[in-house]
Amino acid sequence: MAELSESYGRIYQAVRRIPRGRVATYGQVAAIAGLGRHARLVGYALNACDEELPWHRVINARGEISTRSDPFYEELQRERLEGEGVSFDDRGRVSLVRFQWQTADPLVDPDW
DNA sequence: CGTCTGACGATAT
DNA sequence: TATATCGCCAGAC
Repeated sequence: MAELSESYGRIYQAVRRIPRGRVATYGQVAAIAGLGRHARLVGYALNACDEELPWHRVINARGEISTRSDPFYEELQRERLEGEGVSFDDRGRVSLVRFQWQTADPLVDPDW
């Protein structure tokens, strides 16, 4: 990727920190990237990221894989997560309690 | 420079 | 639980 904005760079950095087998929400990534509540911006950034980034570990606040224009990537994301041991329930949702990446920031993880 | 369009999320109803 | 509204940013036209 060429020269992206500073914000995008911070977002990509945060995403790279998500451990294998864990997930993070868009809002969580935004917070870690120091962008406050710009969860939406994270989605836009990931839409323009490259394959090196573990973008599949980012899901929405409800534990679901966000819908996008190309359904192919929704499947790919789920397959990758399951491949890392992340399980989905009947409704296609991940248990954030079990799989959400626990950071040291109390602002980011209400529980635990 | 104005508009539109997205991988979101909190809040209100 | 479902729908609506609003805030917020970048890139394409």
